[in-house]
Parts: sequence; structure tokens; C-alpha cells
Amino acid sequence: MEGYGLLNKAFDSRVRLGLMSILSVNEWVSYKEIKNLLDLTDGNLASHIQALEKINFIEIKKQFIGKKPLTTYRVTNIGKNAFKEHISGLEKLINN
Amino acid sequence: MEGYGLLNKAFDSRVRLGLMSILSVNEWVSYKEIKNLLDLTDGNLASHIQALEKINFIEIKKQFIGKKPLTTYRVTNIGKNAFKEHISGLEKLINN
DNA sequence: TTTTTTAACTTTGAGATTCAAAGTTAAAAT
DNA sequence: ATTTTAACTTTGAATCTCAAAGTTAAAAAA
Repeated sequence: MEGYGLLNKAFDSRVRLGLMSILSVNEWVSYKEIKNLLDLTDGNLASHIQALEKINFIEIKKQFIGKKPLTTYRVTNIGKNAFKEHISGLEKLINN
Repeated sequence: MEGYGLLNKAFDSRVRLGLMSILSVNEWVSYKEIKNLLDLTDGNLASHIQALEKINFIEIKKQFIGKKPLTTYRVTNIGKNAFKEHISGLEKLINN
């Protein structure tokens, strides 16, 4: 047993785990959808998004659909790998 | 997808996840062993233990072995269940 | 017998994190 | 002209984390 070294500090937060889970399954999810799924305030969501963006775990796309602005997000490869390793780290931690 | 509501805030911490994992597999693990396994300072370990104790996720036993004091810990049933639910909550979150 | 070591904390305080509330921006709809 | 919508940013208080230093009590060493 090697302590908790296989776990990523970035995923110490339930919100960010939720975010990554959503974005692991769906490509390009909108700000509003995420906000509704996770039931967060704007400020709270924005700051967690920022945290994941800063470490390049997710990326942003801004566009217009019809005449409305639409911001969507997806995980990067870096984020995908980090998340995978976190999960497998958890499994290792738990299963022995 | 129901947000992160199935995750337990008590397990937002890598240290406490590590602690619960250790105590999920081994009954009555000593303070020192845990400290070594997780490589923590006394203060840090003690405070996380306290946090888990306060919510009745772990319990403490103090005894003397030979002439040395020995403090050991194990998870309670409450803790065991909470941990299980957290893990299965994680799985649900990840797998759809 | 005074000193040091060991085990297991407790206290303190600085720094990091989290979150809601309120303010911002820019365009669209009324 | 005013309000609404989308998507933030800023602010500040509350909470959390962690290392360092101090504590206690007994055991071992000098």
C-alpha cells in the first residue's frame, strides 16, 4: 500500500469529480447544462471550471447558435488521462 | 445523472480516503502504522483521525502491549457503509 | 537519578479552498 | 427603453489543510 500518492489533488472536490464525469461521457457540454446537472451557482461553477482549465484538464469553445452565445467544454487528453489514473489509483487504494 | 449528491463530503480528502481504505482492509491498525503508510506528520494524521472519529466513521482502542502504549483504529459499521456508498456513488457518477 | 526517547497526541496559525452573493458584459427580446 | 439571457468575474467570509511546535506520560538509557 503506497498511501494516497496515486490520487490527484485536483479531484479532491466533489464538484470537479462531477464535472469530469460529465465531460468524460459527453463531448462539448454547455455551461448551462453543467450548471443544471450539478446544480451550482454561477460563481461556483465558473471557479471550478477555471481550476480545471488552468491545469489543462478541460478546454473551452465559444460560439453562437442562432443568435445566442454558447460556451461549451470538453476534457482534454491530459484531463482524460489524469482522470483515468485517479480512478485506477482509487481502485488500487481500495482493493488492497 | 444526478450531480455529485451520492458522494460524501467526508471523503473529499485524499488522506481520509487513504485512511478509510487502510481500515477497510485491516482491522485495528495502529497510529504509527497509519502514519508510516500514509507518510503524514503527527498533527496532520491526528486531525484527520479526529474528523473521522467525530462523525463516527472510525473508533479508537487504547491499550498497552508489553509496557508500551498502543492506539489502534478500525472503521465502524457506519463508516463502512458510508464508504461503500461513496464508492458506489463514484461508480454511478463515472459510468453514465 | 537526571536525561532522552517513544507514542500519541493538542494547539496554533498561516495559507489554500470553497462557495454564495453581487456585480459585469454584451446581445436579444419585449 | 427595459428586461432577460448567457456566461462570467469579483469579493469576502467560512471552512479546511497542514506543518511546526508544544504536551504528556511512561520507558529506556546514561
